[in-house]
Amino acid sequence: MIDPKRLEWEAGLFSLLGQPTRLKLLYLLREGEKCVCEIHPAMKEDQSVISRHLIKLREAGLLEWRREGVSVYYWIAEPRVYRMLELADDIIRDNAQRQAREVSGAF
Amino acid sequence: MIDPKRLEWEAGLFSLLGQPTRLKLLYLLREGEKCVCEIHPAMKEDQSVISRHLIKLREAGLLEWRREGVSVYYWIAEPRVYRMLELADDIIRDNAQRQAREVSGAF
DNA sequence: ATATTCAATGCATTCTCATGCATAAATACA
DNA sequence: TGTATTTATGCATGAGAATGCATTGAATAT
Repeated sequence: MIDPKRLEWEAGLFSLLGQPTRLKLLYLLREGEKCVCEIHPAMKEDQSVISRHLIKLREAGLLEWRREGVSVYYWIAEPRVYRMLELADDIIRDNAQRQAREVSGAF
Repeated sequence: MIDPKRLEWEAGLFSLLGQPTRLKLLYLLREGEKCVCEIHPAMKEDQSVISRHLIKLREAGLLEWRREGVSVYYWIAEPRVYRMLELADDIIRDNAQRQAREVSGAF
């Protein structure tokens, strides 16, 4: 059988991506390095919330960070996450199409 | 900005994969179509739990199903999930290596 | 019709996680 | 040293999800 630890790790990574706010952060950082002071105004959530999500992402190795004065800059450390996002989009899109076809009866 | 609905859908798919029991189900079904009566004994969770997870996966379009007598058979409807699992594994593995290197100081 | 088998659902419980407010910590500047 | 700015943390709250038990529902066979 599959190693339970592997299942846990995989699930951990997917759970990390299973959160709209974190996904939005990843999309934001796709544009390049940004400090929290830039990220925060671009989102509706509290600053503390943003901070926590960023920390989670960096602890998972998806982000890298750097302190510059009082500011903290984050950037993408693992570009392959975007391939996962694209794959997810593909699956979601095709699924929607298939369901639309089924509903219309023209399957 | 990114469409919030898209974020929700993506997060929904990732959340679905962010659960060890569901991942295990996907790995099991990689071997081919199986009925719940085969799946259930292969796992430690209650039958009701298995049933619920399978239903979630099929409602998301990842599984297909068929009833044969009293038995219900499930199989993979979206093989691209395995691409996602492999990608996740790659990321996790490389991350572990990198962290090991950092800890050992030989970065 | 009854009994049997397999899968799904109702319900209560537990647990995790996200969130926001207030506060602390870190850094720079006057 | 004190003050201002930016980011992180402590804490309480609430929402959602997973789980197990008991029961119902669906299909078949006797």
